[in-house]
Amino acid sequence: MTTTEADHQTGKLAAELRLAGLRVTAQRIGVLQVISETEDHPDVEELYRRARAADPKTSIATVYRTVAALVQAGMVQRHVFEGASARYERVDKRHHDHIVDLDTGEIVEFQSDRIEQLQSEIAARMGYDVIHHRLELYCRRRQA
Amino acid sequence: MTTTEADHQTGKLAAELRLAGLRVTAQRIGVLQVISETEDHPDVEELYRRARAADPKTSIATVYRTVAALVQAGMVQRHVFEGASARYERVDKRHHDHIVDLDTGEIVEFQSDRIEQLQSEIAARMGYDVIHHRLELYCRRRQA
DNA sequence: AACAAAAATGATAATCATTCGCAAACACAG
DNA sequence: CTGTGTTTGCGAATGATTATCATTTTTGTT
Repeated sequence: MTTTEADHQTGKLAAELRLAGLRVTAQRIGVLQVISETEDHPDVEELYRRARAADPKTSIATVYRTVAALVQAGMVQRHVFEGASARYERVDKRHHDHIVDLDTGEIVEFQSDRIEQLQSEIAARMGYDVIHHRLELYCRRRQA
Repeated sequence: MTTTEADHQTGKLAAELRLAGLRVTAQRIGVLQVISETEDHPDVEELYRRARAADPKTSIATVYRTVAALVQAGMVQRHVFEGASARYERVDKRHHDHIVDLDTGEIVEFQSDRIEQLQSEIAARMGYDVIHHRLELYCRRRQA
């Protein structure tokens, strides 16, 4: 019996969970796998749908609990854009902020060291350290 | 019978409402007055408490409907900071963003033309126009 | 491999902020 | 002053999220 690709992937995720001090369960692997593989920013309902495809006995309550645990562990980020439910994404890539397309709901990532730096400077000037921030640009496609 | 200060204030607010195409009601004047006078960023519960002090027959549903109407009319801005209910403020002053003190919950305003400009540039580079944005710095007081 | 303690799960009830539905009260153009 | 379209107050409904609790799993330990 050889180790499959999927097993490998699962093993990695399990190791990550353990490293974060979380117990390894089929549901957590499932949810983490879905979040890790996706390119978009799914909400709980969507995660539930996808996780359930792999393991139909996953409950929505557990998806809620799992994302909360993953956020706590710093493996996942939670975003709440205007007038929508919370969305989640893995935090393996470099830090970035978001553009929300007001017409399509599409979410585009961008990153600006210059803005980050200005934020810190401004906060410092007012006697604060920035712990984290939220920057969202609500946009429409530019007309030609 | 002379025109009192309060009447004057009320008259101004009434005129503003009319100008925005909204009917003038005692409740709307009340809520708008509370939002106009305050220095902080009250949520609906707080607005309800204060508006009710002046006019005890104001209901919370009406406060919700009124802030919605005022936002619609562009007279009031709505902010939803992390893990809190929506807060409101008048939009008479210059545009600004917010620092949220993670320890005290206090909200401090700041403003940076430079950041605004960078935001537009970035969006433009990706083919977008910024309609509005949200920038919040979650901070702690800087230790000496 | 079997065990016990601690933690996670599923199903469902509860919570919280906010919105709705509707009959009664009100605003305002004529 | 009157009619018509709005707004209000009340309470019920909603939607997302969290809590409860009995049952099942995980995992460190024999």
